[in-house]
Amino acid sequence: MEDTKTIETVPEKEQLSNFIRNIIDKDLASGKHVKIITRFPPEPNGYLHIGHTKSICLNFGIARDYKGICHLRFDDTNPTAEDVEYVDSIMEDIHWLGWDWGEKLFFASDYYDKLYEYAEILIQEGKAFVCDLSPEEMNKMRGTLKEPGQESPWRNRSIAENLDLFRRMKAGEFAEGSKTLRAKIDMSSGNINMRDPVIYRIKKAHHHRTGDKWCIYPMYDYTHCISDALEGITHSICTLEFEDHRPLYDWFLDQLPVPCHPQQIEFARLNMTWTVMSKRLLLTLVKEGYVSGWDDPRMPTVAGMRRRGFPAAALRELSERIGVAKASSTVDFELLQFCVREELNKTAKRVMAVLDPLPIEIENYPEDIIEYLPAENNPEDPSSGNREIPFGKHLLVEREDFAQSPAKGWFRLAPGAEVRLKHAYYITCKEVVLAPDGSVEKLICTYDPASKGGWTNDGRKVKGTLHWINRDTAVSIETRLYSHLFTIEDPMAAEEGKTFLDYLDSNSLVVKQAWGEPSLLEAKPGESYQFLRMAYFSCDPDTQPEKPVFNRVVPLKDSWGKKAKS
RNA sequence: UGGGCAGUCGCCAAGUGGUAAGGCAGCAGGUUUUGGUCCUGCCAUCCGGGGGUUCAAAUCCUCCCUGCCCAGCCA
Repeated sequence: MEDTKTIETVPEKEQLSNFIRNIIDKDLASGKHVKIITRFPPEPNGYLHIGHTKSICLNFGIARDYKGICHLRFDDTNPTAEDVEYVDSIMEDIHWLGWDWGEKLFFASDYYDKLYEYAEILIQEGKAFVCDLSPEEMNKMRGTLKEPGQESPWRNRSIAENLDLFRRMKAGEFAEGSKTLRAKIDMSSGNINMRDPVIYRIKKAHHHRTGDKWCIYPMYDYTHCISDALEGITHSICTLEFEDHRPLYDWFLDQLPVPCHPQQIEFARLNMTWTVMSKRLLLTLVKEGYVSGWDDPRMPTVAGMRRRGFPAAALRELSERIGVAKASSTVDFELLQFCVREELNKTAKRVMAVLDPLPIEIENYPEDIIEYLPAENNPEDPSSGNREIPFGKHLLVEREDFAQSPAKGWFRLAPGAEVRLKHAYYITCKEVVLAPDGSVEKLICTYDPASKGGWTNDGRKVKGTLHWINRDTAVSIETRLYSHLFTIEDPMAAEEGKTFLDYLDSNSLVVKQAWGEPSLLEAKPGESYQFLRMAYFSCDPDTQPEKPVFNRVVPLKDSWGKKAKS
């Protein structure tokens, strides 16, 4: 990774105001801070999903806009859930999204020694104790949401005994679950997090970075605030469910001789219609084979969306458009689609492909001639240039572009109707050839030689413009048609006896053979196309050049089709 | 009377005492060799509800209602 790739790779944009930026503006104005340092702190226990992009763009975006720094820190304090596969994928995904942490890559596990020292300080000051309660006993004594808890019988051990016991915990003398180190706070607090929380537990597990050096591991609440302080984070931005943890975050930092005291700020996490965002449920999909992997194009993971063809710029754009606030909300999936279309409209090459072919014979066109007609690659981008597409006597058009008895307002092909073939000629349907079963087998048409390029000067009004493919030069391609991610509206509100798996869209993936113009053989993996009048497609990263595979990214907006459906 | 947080258009969201931004969706037109794009217009007399303070409130006070989060030796 060349280090010229900095967070400046993401262009600056005018930022909408939000309450976090307001706080930072005040801190800068008051002189509380001169340089803003944020951090994105994932636990490496799964792949990043669309929900994480909000946090990533928020933290890295703030660093960019305030000329600050955003650290990447892996919150790897639970070795039993974590894996290097995940740290690698997370780094790759963040880079793909266009952000870079430069030299500022950290792991909570880098702080294990320091964290341990601080724990001994807590013990020495009588603010932490070794507790022999079993998990069940501790749970019982914690009290309930409405009733206070009871103090552990081990709460008043001497400092010397606590220190001795804690050192022996570290040395591996005790079994998992037999002892914990707990902060001595307040068992009657209304905030359950303050009821003598566990700060170290015994886990005789191999850690993906520290190996077998440790058999005691610090808990999140204890680790996170200290890690932030050690790194000089100014604003520790996290999601709403940690609001209750803020008093504990502040408590640890107040007790310990840490270099600074970052401010924790909470915001509402991203929820999206049609989308499962729970790591646990996504892991189930992968583990039980409902999808091909974390990067299956139906997955709401960053890797899945990349594979499907969503541009990184679109995900960034979404993150900006949804805003940042404290009210829990669910963003409409339509907004993501809009961001994708908006980006692809500017960048995707226009190309012709027919997904469900209906043969056409141009009766007045010579059998043995193929002519090449110029076509623009993208009308939104003149610099994208032109290409030439072959035209001949035998063509294929989209079956749904022909209607034997057209409805009112139909201006595509119908018996006797004249339409324009994009970039080519006007044609008129002269005859409909039916198969024995009554279905349409092919159409016999005539073309108007004077309309070459799709235009005449005689003022003729031809409103319908169809995409088409020359039969004999058609390239066979494969398309994967995906529906909206893959779930029903609210998989979490499943009925009694059903799991979210019962709500998966079983038609979420349809693979179809299709025919395209020859230029599609030159498609590069990851490159996006607009298959004219159909949808945006992206050349799959795993595709073979001889047989390109295209993932449908999002459908084009089609108001006529919508009306027709309803 | 456990604790914490939140309620502004169908979905997001700005607004921090001076008379309701913007986007998505939707609707109506126009342009168009994609029923795409683009352009124009419409879309909250009202800010969860009731009281109150004020010349003036979505913004302040007060009571009420609704929703979300918390009882892992997960993060």
